[in-house]
Amino acid sequence: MIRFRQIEAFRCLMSCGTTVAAARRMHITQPAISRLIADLEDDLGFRLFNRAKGRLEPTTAAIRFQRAVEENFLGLERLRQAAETIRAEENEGLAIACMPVLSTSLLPQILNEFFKLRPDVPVRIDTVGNAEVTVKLQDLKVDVAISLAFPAIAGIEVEPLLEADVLCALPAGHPLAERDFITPQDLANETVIGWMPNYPLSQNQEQKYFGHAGVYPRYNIRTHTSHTRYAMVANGFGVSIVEPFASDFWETQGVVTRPFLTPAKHEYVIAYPSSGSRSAILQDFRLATLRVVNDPALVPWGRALTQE
Amino acid sequence: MIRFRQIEAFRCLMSCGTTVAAARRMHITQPAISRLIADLEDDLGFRLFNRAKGRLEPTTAAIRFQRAVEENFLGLERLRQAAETIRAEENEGLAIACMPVLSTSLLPQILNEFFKLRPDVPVRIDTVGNAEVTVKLQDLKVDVAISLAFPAIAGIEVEPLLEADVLCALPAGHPLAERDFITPQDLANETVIGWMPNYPLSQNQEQKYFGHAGVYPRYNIRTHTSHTRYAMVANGFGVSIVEPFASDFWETQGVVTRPFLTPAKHEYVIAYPSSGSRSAILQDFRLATLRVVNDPALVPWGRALTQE
DNA sequence: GATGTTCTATGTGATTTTGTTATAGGCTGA
DNA sequence: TCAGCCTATAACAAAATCACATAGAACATC
Repeated sequence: MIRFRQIEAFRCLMSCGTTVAAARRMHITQPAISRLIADLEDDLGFRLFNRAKGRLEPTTAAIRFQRAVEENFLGLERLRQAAETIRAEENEGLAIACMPVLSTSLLPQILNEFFKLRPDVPVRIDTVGNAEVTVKLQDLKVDVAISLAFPAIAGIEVEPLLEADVLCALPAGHPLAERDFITPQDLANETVIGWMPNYPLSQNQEQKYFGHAGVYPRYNIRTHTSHTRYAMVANGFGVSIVEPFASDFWETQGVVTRPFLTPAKHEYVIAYPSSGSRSAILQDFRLATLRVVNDPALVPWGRALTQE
Repeated sequence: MIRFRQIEAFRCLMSCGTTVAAARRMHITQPAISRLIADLEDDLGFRLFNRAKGRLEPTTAAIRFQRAVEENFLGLERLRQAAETIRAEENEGLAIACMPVLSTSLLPQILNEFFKLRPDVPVRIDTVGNAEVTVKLQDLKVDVAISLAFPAIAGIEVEPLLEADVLCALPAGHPLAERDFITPQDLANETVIGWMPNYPLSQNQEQKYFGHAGVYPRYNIRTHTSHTRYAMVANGFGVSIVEPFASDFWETQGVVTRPFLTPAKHEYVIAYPSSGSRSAILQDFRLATLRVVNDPALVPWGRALTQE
């Protein structure tokens, strides 16, 4: 029966050339190599090396066999390294991926609820952009994510959470701030803080908000993070379309928000890696999230899409 | 130190689900699996399975680790199979790849010479088309090949052997058989046995023989094997352009050959896999080949391109 | 609630693998 | 001829691997 140790010795011998060198590299003695190779030849049923002039010379069979080996093995060393990263990243408790806006607004409320159920569970929060959220989930680097909805992706399970109002953010004192609501036409001559074009996993936002109305405002700054967009408005660079999560906070910084009339939706979801069964901790986190989302006192500007 | 056996057990356990099933598949007992996994967890430094309700449930770390494993290993079983084919194909002696025409003409002469040097070496002849010759060499399935010249290919070493006359093959009794030589223009109104279009490693033969003269004969049958072309001519399906190796043989079958005036060449080579040093047997085969090629009595219709 | 089934974990001892040291012999170049 | 390479084998030690025996936990069924 062919054994792994023989393959290791063979690989090493083929690349080193001599048993002595191979032994040195594998940190064992030369006779060990010698016998492993002899055993391998017995098991394979053909010669791997011609013993010529006291040296080992690979046969053509050895070269062909080596190809098969290299196609099938990359060695334990790589696995050791992979284990290293996994161990380094592993932690007790719950790892949550979350978009920047939510991590300063919705997430604290959820955690508040969560800690009532699990006071002692340590939590890690990975604040990343919308596109990276799915990567974190697929790579199993987080246990759960709260995020803007994204297209279906293999390996990720999604549960709708809530639909949030679409708001127009204006600098305090802006003429439009007098209105009760804003329409796309109102912004036809305004400078708008825009979105990154061709951003993965999200459609063209500008198209989404203004395309249907035939309005094409002027864009000066483009960004995909909601907080940045609020900040640009606060500094008077223009107006923008935002979600409502951070509106309270930015109101104190001189940003006024008004409902924006558009068929576009802001839908948010809770997502899990579909592998691995859900732990009890994770169930509790989900519970906490649903409670927050369904509590009108906590989330007055959204409609929950799911019940406890 | 992480060991291969642990990885095998881990792979099996992940796909089987229980230690009992994994043990059955690996033809060992359940405690052996149990211990291998426990050891692996120790070595890795993190848990791979949660012991819940008397069952093993993979952790997310296990799933991540499994990905690393599957990327790096495909198992010893595949190697065993690869060894199987290598052993089956392996033989003592010399393996030669050769095109069909040569295997009935030039090769017997070479072997005649070769056996004077090595009477006891068993020889295998792999008669394959021009395109397959290079594959056989690259896969180390043969030690040497005699073939029509082909473009340079990595892993193959080529040595020019000889340049053969280009002949026109005619059915006996054909009007053109009266001539001493044939020109492309002579064939303008003839039906010609043609070549496979777009055949790998060889240019368009029809273009090569007739293109420069602006002659476009009619083609009815197309084939890449010289013998087949001779046979079609012998049966009166048309005329063709051939190499001279088999002309003597087909003369007895009613095929007349005449020199064909064209700048095109028929160049033949001897080729070896560039890996692996050349054995003494192979050196003798090369010697025999050169002797044949350089002997005007044996090869009257070609010019040798190399000396002993 | 007793019972049988199915699963995992551990202790013990036999077997196999893997490794070391010691030793011998071949080739090569100074 | 001799030192410096190399490979191969024998004898023994250490470690890995395995089977067997056994025990405990979960769960379904009667």
